[in-house]
Amino acid sequence: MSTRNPKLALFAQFAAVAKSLAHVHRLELLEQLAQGERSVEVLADRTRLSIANASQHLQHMRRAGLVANRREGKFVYYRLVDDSILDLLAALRRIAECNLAEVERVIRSYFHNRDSLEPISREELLQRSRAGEVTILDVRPEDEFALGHLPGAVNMPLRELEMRLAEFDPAQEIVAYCRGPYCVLSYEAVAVLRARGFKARRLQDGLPEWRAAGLPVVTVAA
Amino acid sequence: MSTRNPKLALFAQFAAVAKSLAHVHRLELLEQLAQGERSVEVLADRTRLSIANASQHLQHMRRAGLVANRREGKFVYYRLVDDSILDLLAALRRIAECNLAEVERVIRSYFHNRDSLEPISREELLQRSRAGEVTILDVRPEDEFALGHLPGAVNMPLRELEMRLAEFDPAQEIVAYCRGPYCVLSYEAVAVLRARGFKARRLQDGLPEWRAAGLPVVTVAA
DNA sequence: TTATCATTCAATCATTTTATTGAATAAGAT
DNA sequence: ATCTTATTCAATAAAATGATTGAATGATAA
Repeated sequence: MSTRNPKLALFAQFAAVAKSLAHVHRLELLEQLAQGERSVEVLADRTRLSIANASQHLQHMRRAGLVANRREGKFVYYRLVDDSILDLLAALRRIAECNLAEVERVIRSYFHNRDSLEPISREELLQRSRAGEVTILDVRPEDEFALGHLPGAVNMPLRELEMRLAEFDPAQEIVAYCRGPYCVLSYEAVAVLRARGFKARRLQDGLPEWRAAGLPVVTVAA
Repeated sequence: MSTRNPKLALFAQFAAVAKSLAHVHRLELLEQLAQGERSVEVLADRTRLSIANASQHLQHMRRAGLVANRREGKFVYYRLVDDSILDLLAALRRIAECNLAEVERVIRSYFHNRDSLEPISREELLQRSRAGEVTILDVRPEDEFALGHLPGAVNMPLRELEMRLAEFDPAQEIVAYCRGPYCVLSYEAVAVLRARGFKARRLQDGLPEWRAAGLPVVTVAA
């Protein structure tokens, strides 16, 4: 760490941060953490990693300063150190999207007919929501919803969606959101809703980005 | 690469980009490339790497989409793929600076009494330069100066600075700049100038950031 | 206290990455 | 054509990283 050359020492630190991002599992963990604080157990479960493996990756990121943790009773909770981590992830995403043909291909093939699903911006949603023009739909699992959601949002995990279509006003446009730009939940929700004749769009990005933009988030008391 | 899960495939791409940043030598190469297009030989020389090693790292970054190259005669020239790479590096820098105590320590110990060297912003420099209130000093080596510099800048590599102090107007403030935020040249130049009684400050960041901000750059015909 | 649970640590092995060397290309120069 | 120069490729050895396992730690509850 303590190289003779000061610039090299700094670059070594940058490299350490970058290295923390340079692993699929750690990126998955970060995506989960972007939703909010989580225990090791929950994170391991969500990312389908063994507890020990998840713990190691989390500690790796803690050493690099990407995440922080605190102990509460038997559980250790991890969280992003601050919102600038989201900026870093966004910059990474931009490069990957701009430069890699394969990413483009993956996006096109999986999130198909993306054009017809043009997302709505945060600003527009806020405006139209205040005017009462839209129904906001949160398609994440209940526990994630409880930890924070958009004001006025209805929570309906994807699984329940088809059975609860009657709850929607067919006259109103529905805006669905989920975890973030690479979470498929809201894409699928919009596809289902459109197939049933509803006007539906995705919110650009997801809850972490909404929160990072300084927009209001509703939290249900734990 | 082609994972079952589309999200994992995307994350794998992000990880590949991050991995390209996760090495001191590659960060050094990127710092050089941020100055402009360079041949493999020059890059290897500047970073004190063997040609073969530099070539391999450059190809690694090319695969990740960070840099591009072209052949001209005997030489292969590499360049940053676009300015968004600088954004990514800046985001990385911010995290590293905010979070890592060691970086803080290094910065404080090497770039000492930083407070008294508060940098001048690009906007302020542009304004005051137009008003003829400042002398702009480029302390990089001549060849880098020739490849592009700020309008009106005087080139005086650090080595020559002490011998050429007479060229400066003692009444005018001097603003020094170099390669970027972690290049020590301009810090040292300011220290020398201040020791001799000149009013001197650093430009915030360096030439690559100036260029990326869309501000004018003067190029001398090669 | 002991028992239990969540997490971390430590040791191991398999895999990947890096640096080095020398040979192979590609483009000029002679 | 041959020679030189700039770069890349290929093979190797050394170093780092990742996954797995089981033991160790810290906190709670009985």
